[in-house]
Amino acid sequence: MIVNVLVETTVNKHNQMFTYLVPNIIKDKIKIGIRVLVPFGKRQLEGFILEILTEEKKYDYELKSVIDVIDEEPVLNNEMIELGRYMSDHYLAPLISCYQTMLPVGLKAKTRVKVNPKTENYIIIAKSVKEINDFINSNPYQKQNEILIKLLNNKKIKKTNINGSPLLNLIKQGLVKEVAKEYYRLDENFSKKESNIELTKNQQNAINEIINNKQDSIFLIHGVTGSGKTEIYMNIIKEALNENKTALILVPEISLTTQLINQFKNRFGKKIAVLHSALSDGEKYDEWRKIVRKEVSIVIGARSAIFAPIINIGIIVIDEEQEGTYKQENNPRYHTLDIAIFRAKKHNAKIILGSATPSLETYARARKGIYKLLELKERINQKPMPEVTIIDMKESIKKGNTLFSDILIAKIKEKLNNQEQIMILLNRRGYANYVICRDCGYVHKCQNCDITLTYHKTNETMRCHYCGYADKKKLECSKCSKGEMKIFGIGTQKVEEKLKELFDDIKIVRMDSDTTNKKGSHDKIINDFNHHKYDLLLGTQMIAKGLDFSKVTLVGVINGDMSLSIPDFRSGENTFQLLSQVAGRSGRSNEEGEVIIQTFNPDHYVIQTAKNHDYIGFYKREMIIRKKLNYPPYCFIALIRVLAKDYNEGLKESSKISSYLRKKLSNNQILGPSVSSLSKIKNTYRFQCLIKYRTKKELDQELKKVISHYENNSKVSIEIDFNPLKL
DNA sequence: AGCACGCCGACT
DNA sequence: GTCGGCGTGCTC
Repeated sequence: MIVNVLVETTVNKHNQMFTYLVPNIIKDKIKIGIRVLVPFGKRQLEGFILEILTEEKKYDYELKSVIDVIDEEPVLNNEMIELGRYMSDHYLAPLISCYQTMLPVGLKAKTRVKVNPKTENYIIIAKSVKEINDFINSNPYQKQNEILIKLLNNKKIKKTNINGSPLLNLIKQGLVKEVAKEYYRLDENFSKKESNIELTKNQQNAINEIINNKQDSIFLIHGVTGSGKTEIYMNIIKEALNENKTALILVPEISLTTQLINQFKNRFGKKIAVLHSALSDGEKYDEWRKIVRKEVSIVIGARSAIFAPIINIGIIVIDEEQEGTYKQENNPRYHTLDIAIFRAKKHNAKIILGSATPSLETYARARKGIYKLLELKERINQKPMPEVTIIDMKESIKKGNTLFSDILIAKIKEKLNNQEQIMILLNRRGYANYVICRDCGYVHKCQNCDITLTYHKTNETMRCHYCGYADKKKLECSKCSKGEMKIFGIGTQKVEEKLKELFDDIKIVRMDSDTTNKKGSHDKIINDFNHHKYDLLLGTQMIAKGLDFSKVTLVGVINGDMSLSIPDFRSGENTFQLLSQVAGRSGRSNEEGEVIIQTFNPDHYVIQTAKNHDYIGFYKREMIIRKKLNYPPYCFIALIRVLAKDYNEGLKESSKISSYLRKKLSNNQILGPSVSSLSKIKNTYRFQCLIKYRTKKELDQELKKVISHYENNSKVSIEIDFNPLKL
């Protein structure tokens, strides 16, 4: 018997498999999709068996033999094997990286990591009930008999609960035996409660539409915050379970969605497995085994949970569909929705996307009828959306207040006096420096791309990260020609300092990547703030999402337009989403909430539509720009990144690639090469080319050629990203 | 990743 | 001649 094995090396060319002989002793254990240990050069590696060849073939090299079989049952089922091939092909990623991404750590092909089931030893009876009873009747040892009687009543008892020497004697006599029984690391007991929640008419309509619609397979629920989307998901899932189907629920970041998980656990009891990055390797392994063993019918998890080997899927939910966490940023650079579509086709399942602020791509598709659009325009409790006030910081700066406007300061004071809580968002996305006019708020943009120019300190230039356009840094504003151009960048630390200066006894807690890098610190901050140990929560965009604090009645946004200036065509969209989300944090219970957004661009359509909670208005304005400049959703984008230790080498090769593609793909627009926005990481220079395309076929062909051309190049390596979220 | 191979300069 | 330095390519 001969097998083809995909080994764990990342450097194998063209997804090459290696062929091995199977020794007779392990022949019976060989199955497609199991892992085996094989010799590879001087090393031993793990790999997946993807092909079993029954007929003998001639090879012009001598075959080595499989050393050992690792799994009894396949870790990759047929659907996963097929999905991996699709991903490798679709994302131009190594096949092995696709399979490794799909599996939890304990089941990846990796010789170094071992994860095992947790077991506990139990004692059970080893003879018939009659034999045991006969023994008890004639046995003088009281302690032994007690154990046996207990076992007759309980079937199995934990070994640690039984006394030593009488037990050993019973084992010796063959009356009882010790067995190891697997248990799950996560095995919370959730009692199922029937819901008595009354659905609104809007909710009921959406549920009926999705359940009864036999034509569409993808639905978008566009519902304002508080419109009760979770309740809709749960009702549809209940329906699927009634038909003996299963459900897969994807959430953006599990740490922020504990609430949702608890809601599901309370509704559906123990039928749920949870998969996310905060679990230990062992916990993930156990949750995976629950799924494989068909012990659960609902899986909730972050991005990679889309690969859960659950069968007979009826519903796939992607909550907060617009979130960037659904896209993986390293190989394979997949989007969860693509995988969901692949799996939904296989299982004949429906996909539900949910969002208050859908991505433009998704909303455009829904309006075109590719997805079925369901709108929920009202909150379930009929409460109004919070009042949003826009503050023009150009005026404030003239009065000398650079960080806080008078109104924000007054409002903070008011809330402190009322014992209410405050959240301050410092919108500090991205690290790129840009140049802004202190007088009129004008920011220099590229004449070709309408993208903010990024300031490069090294040579005092402003550069476009899309097309490579460069200009000398201007000292005076080219719009109002009187203002002084200033390089911008403030941090949370500075804001904290200033707040403490302004308010004497204020208790502030800061939440940003600096204060949350320790495990559990994130939850601690949230908990402490919830218990009013602090008056004010100050943070970056991580405080904007999903949090629910009932005592917060004021949300302030410093530099509401800062992320508008990020050199990315999605900066408007991201800013709108962020402002909409953070506005939703204010006034979540009885007290009415207020939102204050400080900005240099009070009239900007992103700020204005966010103020009015007007998604459609934003969508229409943004689509005009996307169309004019030919950005998604009017085209697709592929990004080719060139990495090189040597600057000139990288520049030379990226120029070669872009001129080659320009020649071969004359129907597509090729931009660049330009320096990536993170131009040098770990002493490696980064360049990039962008391709705007409508069809992928001929593009894939050419990109495959480019990839194989650089496969053996030790000076330059390339990365390809389809539909990148960050440019 | 790790190891063999091979091409080139420096040296007893 | 021959030792060893490291760039290159291969591992069924």
